[in-house]
Amino acid sequence: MHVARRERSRLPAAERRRQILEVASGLIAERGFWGLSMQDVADGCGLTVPGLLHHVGSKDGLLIAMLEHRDAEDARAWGDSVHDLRGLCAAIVRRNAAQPEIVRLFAVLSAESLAPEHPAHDYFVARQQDALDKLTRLAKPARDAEQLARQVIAMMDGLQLQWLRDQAGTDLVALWESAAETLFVVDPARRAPARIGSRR
Amino acid sequence: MHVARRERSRLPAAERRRQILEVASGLIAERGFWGLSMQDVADGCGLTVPGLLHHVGSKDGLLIAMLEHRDAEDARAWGDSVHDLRGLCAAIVRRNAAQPEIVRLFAVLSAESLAPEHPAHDYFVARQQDALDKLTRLAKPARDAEQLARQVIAMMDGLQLQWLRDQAGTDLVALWESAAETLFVVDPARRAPARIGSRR
DNA sequence: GTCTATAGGACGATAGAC
DNA sequence: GTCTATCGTCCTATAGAC
Repeated sequence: MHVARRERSRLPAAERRRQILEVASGLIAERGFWGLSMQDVADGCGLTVPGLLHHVGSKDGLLIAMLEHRDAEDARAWGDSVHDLRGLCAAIVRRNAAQPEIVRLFAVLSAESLAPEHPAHDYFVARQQDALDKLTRLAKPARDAEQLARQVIAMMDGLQLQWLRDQAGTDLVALWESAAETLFVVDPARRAPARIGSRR
Repeated sequence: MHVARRERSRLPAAERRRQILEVASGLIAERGFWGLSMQDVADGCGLTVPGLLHHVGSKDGLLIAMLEHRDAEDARAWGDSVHDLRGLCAAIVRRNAAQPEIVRLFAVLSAESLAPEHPAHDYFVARQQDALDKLTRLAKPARDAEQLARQVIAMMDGLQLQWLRDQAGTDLVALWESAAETLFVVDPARRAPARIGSRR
């Protein structure tokens, strides 16, 4: 794959670092971590490979730095603005709809890192547990809070994959709104212990 | 990564081919297509790399052959046994729960192939459209059949990812049953007018 | 902070013998 | 149907100059 080669120039370390992480994000989103080459990242930054390695130490180091960077950005993005589950989901979906590149980055890395040997494996295991804990806490008043949290996470992940693959411009927010109507339905039959009319 | 090296032996072409696809499935499930090396596949089969290439032509050829093989297996697996949406989903989930390797294979390839340059990109676009069409048809009596189909697919995909990442042995079937209770909830406000009380 | 130069492999693929 | 031998390319990483 062709990667546009930037002109070389001397940059302050912090700025260069930001540039590197940005370029790497885009490339990993396209080809995954296994498919990423340091040469392409370097070219995209107007650096040579050793120049790049000076900043991130190693290829794995680059990945870790990128994930930490994203976490920091995310944390900055929602502070603790929203305290109800449905509102938080809506906010997440709205933000994601605006940055498909990042969503794809995480979709690809998240699947790739299912392999225990993947350098981001532990990160994504922790991330999933974390998300589940947080959403379960927010879902608390509901019956089966953990199940609801799991389903909400699964639905967001699954819809995002569909959305990313759809050529035509499907609307992620609309997809989610429709799903939320189902997930958060107030159904007397589900609150009652007897489960009238349910299968099983 | 270390790949067990099999002893060399001469095999009939058809049998060798089956072996190659099996070994490749396992390796791609672990490292994705970009992370796959023909050397590892060859080692896993007790072949040299040129010996392997004699059978599959190229690395891309190997991937295509594998996807076609899986499609054939799947087609054989369900003929057209189930004709209601909920029953079909249950059957799918039950089968998937029994073969996590295959599920991971598709999870990884499906994410990797979001990139338009990926050799399986078109395959997965078509596959998604196909699944959506089929499930939408099965959901037809319901209001918003397409939305329901999308949500069902998203939920299955999402729950599978969670299940694959969970260290402890979560039960995929149980996860799905719980989600199905929500997705297929019989809600008068959302049910199609003509079909009161029926599921299908 | 970035370079040149280079080490040392792994990669996919081909040619041609058996 | 499988081999040996080899090509040319790409890879990550290091050493040391500026």
